[in-house]
Amino acid sequence: MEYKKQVQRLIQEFKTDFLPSVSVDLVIFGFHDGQLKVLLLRWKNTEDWCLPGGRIRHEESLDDAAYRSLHGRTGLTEIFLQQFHTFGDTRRYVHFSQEQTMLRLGLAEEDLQEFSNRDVSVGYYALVEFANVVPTPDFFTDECRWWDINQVPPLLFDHNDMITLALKTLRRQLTYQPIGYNLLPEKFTMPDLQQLYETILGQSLDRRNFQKRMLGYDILERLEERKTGGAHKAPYLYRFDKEKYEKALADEILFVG
Amino acid sequence: MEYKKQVQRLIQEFKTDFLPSVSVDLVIFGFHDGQLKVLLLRWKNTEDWCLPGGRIRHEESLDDAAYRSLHGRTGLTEIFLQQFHTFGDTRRYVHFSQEQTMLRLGLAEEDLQEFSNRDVSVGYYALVEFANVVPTPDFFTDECRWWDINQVPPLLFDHNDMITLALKTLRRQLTYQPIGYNLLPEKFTMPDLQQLYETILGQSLDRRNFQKRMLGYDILERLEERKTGGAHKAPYLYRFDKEKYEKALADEILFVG
DNA sequence: CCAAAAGTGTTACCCGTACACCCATGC
DNA sequence: GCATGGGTGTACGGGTAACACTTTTGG
Repeated sequence: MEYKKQVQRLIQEFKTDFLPSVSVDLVIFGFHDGQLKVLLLRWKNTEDWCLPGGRIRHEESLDDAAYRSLHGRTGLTEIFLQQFHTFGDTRRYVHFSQEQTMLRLGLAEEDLQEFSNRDVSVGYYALVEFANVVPTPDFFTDECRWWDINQVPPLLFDHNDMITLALKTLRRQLTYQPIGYNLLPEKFTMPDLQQLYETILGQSLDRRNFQKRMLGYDILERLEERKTGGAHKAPYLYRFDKEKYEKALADEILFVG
Repeated sequence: MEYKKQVQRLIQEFKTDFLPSVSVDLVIFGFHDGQLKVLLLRWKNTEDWCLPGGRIRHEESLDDAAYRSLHGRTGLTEIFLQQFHTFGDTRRYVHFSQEQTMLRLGLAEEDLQEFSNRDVSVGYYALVEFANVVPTPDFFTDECRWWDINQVPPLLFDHNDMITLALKTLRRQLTYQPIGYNLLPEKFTMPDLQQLYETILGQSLDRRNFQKRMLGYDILERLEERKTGGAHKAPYLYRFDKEKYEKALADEILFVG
């Protein structure tokens, strides 16, 4: 019954330390094996998956709350994180009224009210370096792992819609901002970068034109060869020029996909 | 003391009927006299201006709440209204702690707490037809009127930032969506439309190229001449083809500024 | 008749797209 | 040596940007 006690403590904490009615949900994108991935959580004692999220402390900014949640689930600190939409449809919670899910979490009947209140949720999406993430479940979840973007199961609430919109936003952002800094390892090859773009956009691009465009943006720094592993000709390694990259982000110019 | 009683009733209503911690703020754009305008409110017995806003009923969606507030301040029903950002900085409220402003509103000391609680606010921007708006103050405000976008005074909270970001979003939207349906009268001339674009973008455009581009989008319907008023040659009148306009909005293609 | 505004068409240049050849590496 | 993948350059075409002349109307 130690567990039940902890649940009670948490619920109490929700009431005292956090803003009511508002929450944060995260769509965390990673890139691995030529596939775009999303980080999902599985609720305790259920087969129900959902997005990571969190609540906002009274003295904490919205962005800080999102960062805190992101850090909790991934262990990462420096990451690209951006708000993309706030969800406030009342029907968001129809799915949630399946009380069985809640009961399996170990909530008492009287706690259900507290949990099934209708929230407005601010959606953030994050781009993270796949290899650096240590997926970590939170108190109410058993499992935290990557899912292929094309194989996401039906999620709780409106979380499937959130992923769809986050992806749409990401694609649009690709057309006026550079992307890759937080999705690729420090050093990467031009084909790596191209594969990332192709995966996000869902279409293939011309190898030569892609390279020309990327180099034209003047945000890449070419290093030496990479030798190991690869069969065939060894491609160059590149690194983002952080300063120029940030400048391009701020300028928001050109960058047509 | 009828007033004080009403204040009490409203505060009670806030606690029971509305979501705590969340509010909605509106940046309402109008276009008049070659200038972009914003609708602002002046608080009772003060010289403090701010954006119109509102709160969300328990059973009401976020969008509906925004529409309800918009309707209350303008009398309009069919309008372009879009969420652009959610503001959750804790420092939003530094300005607000000037209790004098609150006291002038007729709030008792013990109500201050209720009002100066920190909120997360969802920002919406609206495009409305200037001539159709009937600016209407609400209970806590004495005055509601249009301000030139370039002459907005220092506002309460972070409302100046909100306007800046709303304008930025509007400008970007201009590059991938048609605009004008809710900002111009039913019938308008090509120079009218161009002036609108130039005002929003803050730069002048080539007359001929502009016309070619607009006609190329295939969302305009040309009518007959306009005779009255104008010295010089009479320009054609146009009207938006609602159906095609909506389609272009949905498609989100091209439209480079 | 003149000034100011609007309607219309042509040209030029740039950029994005399409495309081909050479080089390096592993089997 | 051959298949696979990567590095590089060129030529064409479409669309945007620059630009000029004619027409109308009021004073």
